[in-house]
Amino acid sequence: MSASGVRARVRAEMTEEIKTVARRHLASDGANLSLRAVARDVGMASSAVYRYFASRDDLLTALIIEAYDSVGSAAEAAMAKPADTDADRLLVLSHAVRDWALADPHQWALIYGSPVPGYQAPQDTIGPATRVIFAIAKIVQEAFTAGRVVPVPEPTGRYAEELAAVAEQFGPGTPPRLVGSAMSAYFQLNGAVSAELFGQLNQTVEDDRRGFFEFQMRGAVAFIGLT
Amino acid sequence: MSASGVRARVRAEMTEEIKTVARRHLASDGANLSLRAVARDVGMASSAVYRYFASRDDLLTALIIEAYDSVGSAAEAAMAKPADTDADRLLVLSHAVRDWALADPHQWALIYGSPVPGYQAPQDTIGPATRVIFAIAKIVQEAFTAGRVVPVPEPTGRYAEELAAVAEQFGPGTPPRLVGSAMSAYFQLNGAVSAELFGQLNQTVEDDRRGFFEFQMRGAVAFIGLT
DNA sequence: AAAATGCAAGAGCAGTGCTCTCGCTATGGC
DNA sequence: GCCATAGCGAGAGCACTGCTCTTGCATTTT
Repeated sequence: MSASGVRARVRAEMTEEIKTVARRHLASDGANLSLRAVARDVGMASSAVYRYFASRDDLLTALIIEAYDSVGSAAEAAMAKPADTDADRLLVLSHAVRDWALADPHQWALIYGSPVPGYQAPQDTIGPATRVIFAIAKIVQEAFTAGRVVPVPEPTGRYAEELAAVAEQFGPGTPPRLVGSAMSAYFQLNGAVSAELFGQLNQTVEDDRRGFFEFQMRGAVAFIGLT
Repeated sequence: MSASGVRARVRAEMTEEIKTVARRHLASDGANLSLRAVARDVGMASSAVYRYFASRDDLLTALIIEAYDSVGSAAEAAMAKPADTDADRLLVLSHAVRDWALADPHQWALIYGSPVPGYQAPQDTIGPATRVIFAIAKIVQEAFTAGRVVPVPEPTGRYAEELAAVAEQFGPGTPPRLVGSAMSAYFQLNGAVSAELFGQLNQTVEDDRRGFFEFQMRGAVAFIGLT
């Protein structure tokens, strides 16, 4: 009865509870969380979990997708805020991403850290994975179409053609260097956050890491011609 | 007899063989290599390995130190090569680091990827860990003392003081922004390599990743004022 | 020569991912 | 309303993991 079915609903709830508990374990144990331990916390046999997730990797994949979506919406929300300049808008986005990462380092490590050996990201993850860089690209594109981008060295060589192909996804006529700029900013953002989170800053910059991060990102923003 | 002792020598050889086999396993299984499997390959009981390494983490630490030293000497060798300009010298170093990473991605992941949960880097690792950034800093410093560095925005704020403290390690009178510049270049280098290795470039730049890497690093080099 | 030390092997413990089988219960067709 | 079906939970079990402890042996030191 009940066309959608009671069964389907409790299944959805159960799936959600497992993910919630798993996320909690992720925060303490990192990517090598134990499926059995999660099952214990949920209060069921470990074998029962396999009714909801085909494997531990499947469970991790679900968490990865959620993490991508989470940081993606954080970035999009920051981008949507009013800002005086394009540079400010990108800086606000950068801080939003950094704040998200600091709030849950293991989730950051899960999606931007070294991939789990043997784990191959399934197709479902590539959509959510692109949200942050799309947000950055949108900022750059809007600045460009409004004629507010300072000229910047044009990419040349074979990779420039590959960038051109990607640029088509943003609408025809998008200049390749725009994609290159967005990717530069994106990778510098990721590099700065990862360096901070993975301990590369230890015993150098300890107190004012936020300030140092902003210094770095200001450089990145200037490099791609945003003012 | 034999003051140093035969025992000590075979022990050193055994230690080396375990590390060699472990490095081979690292290349295929990544950071979650199995100590038992390594022991099997070496041809001894797993319990015997504990005579040489107190724990699996200890074995990993040994591999981490070796990896840091390996990439460090690669960077230093590249820096020592004759180059027309400071920018070229830093670019050559960058390519050397990238080539090293591409040759053995798991070793890169081991030292620059997400830290193994629960693993705390012991004191022995921080020395070798700094070799690459020291090489970069040396390039920047030499260019600076020779007066070949284009003026660059001076860091301000609390983190600038922390940079100043680090700068003292490079000799008195070293300007803080020099350290900031070296770190910027270093993190951008790491970010670019990690992005490429950890799959962030998938389905965008596929063929000419080397060219794209150079494009990014040229930006980084220009940003810190090297010509 | 005797005592002390270093080493390797084996058994064993607690934990892991995952599979399979067994009952039970809610669901959908008649 | 009845009944076959399909989904679900639990338990046992397999092969594996890191690590510890004990036992026997070889080597080194006294």
